[in-house]
Amino acid sequence: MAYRKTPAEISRLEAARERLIGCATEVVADVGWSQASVNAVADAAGIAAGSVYQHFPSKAALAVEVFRRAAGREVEVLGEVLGGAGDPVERLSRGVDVFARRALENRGLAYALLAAPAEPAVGAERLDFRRRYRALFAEVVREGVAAGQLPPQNAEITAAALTGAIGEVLVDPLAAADENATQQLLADLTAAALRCAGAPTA
Amino acid sequence: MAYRKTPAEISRLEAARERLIGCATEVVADVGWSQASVNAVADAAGIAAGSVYQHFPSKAALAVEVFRRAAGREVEVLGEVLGGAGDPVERLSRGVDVFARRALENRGLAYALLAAPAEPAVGAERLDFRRRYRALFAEVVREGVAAGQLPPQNAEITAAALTGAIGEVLVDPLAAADENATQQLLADLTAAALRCAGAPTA
DNA sequence: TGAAGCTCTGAACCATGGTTCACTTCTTTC
DNA sequence: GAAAGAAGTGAACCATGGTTCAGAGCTTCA
Repeated sequence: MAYRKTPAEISRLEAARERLIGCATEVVADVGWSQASVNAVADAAGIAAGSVYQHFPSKAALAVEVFRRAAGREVEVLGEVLGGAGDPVERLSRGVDVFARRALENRGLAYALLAAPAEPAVGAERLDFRRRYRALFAEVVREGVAAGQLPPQNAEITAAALTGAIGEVLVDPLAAADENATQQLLADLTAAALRCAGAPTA
Repeated sequence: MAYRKTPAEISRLEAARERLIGCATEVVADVGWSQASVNAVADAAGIAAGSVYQHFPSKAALAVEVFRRAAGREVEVLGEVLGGAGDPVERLSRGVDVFARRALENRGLAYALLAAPAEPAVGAERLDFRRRYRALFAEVVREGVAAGQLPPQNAEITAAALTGAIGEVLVDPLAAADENATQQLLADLTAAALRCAGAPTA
């Protein structure tokens, strides 16, 4: 044996893989899944198309990884806010705000995660993550009901309405560009969400 | 001139075109846009693939026509209910019920219209129709606010939440198969919708 | 430095599925 | 019935874009 991967070499490969995922994420956020060809992604990462296949067995596998990383971050952040400090209604309010704010800050990515046309493998992953978003919202709604802050209700449906509303706001260039309009939009959205869960209006 | 289309021939062609659209709609409802190849659709209609191009210049044009017909029917029905008799809150309640009920009755088609992966031309059409659904809901919410039945709110966002909630319920096999569960689901969904718009709970 | 084995390249390859077209079949008119 | 012309056929064509692979260039180790 005249060659063995040295630790440095291993971490270099690992870094290349991470870089590829990062660049692919940017491309997807920019132009959507359908336009993110292997060549486009490889170009963005500064490698040849063939080299992609050293890190992933197929384009679909790369796409799924990109999706999981990005969606995983959102689930994590949302989970921390919804499961954090404060009473259930406060947490719900902050959760909606954080979810929507992050989405508006990176619309391209949010659109890719929530709604953009994608290959079946990504579609399946998306269903799974939407279920997770819903489960997180549903849990805090249930806590609110248990604490007597919210009226009895089907928490799953309320949760669906919340993700649905946020999704709709993003799909379409509904939110204006300037800061004031964005603030207003977030306030209106949060108000609708609280009403939807049955929280007394402020 | 030894040949001229006779009226009977013209209506036969028209009928063939309608039949093609109908069969294509069924195929799409059954297997989704991505699996609805020209061959599959032509087979379903009992004609050759090439014959499709006598009625439509491209597959995309056929797909758009299929979408418009089906989505147009839904918009029309929803519009009639929301713009019909009764006070705004009653109409909103019935509108949500009708929209969701029709969707649950033909899930495949509803999924195709609201969420299934589709080619860009259909995606653009979908955005347009989602805007129409929202506009219809928003109008009745505005009327409710004007009538003092609903609190002041951003009607567009409430409308987005309504379509979003219904969409979420459909995307996922959330609704159970039996009749009782469906009734309960519709009741819960309507309740969430009314809360979302700020109507006093029953 | 040389041998061995790996990474990287990018042009060729190939699968998929929409589209075309030479040909057949049917309809109309004389 | 025959000519003219449209509708209908389906196999061949072609564009797109994911995947492969033979060779070039590196890295490791003796």
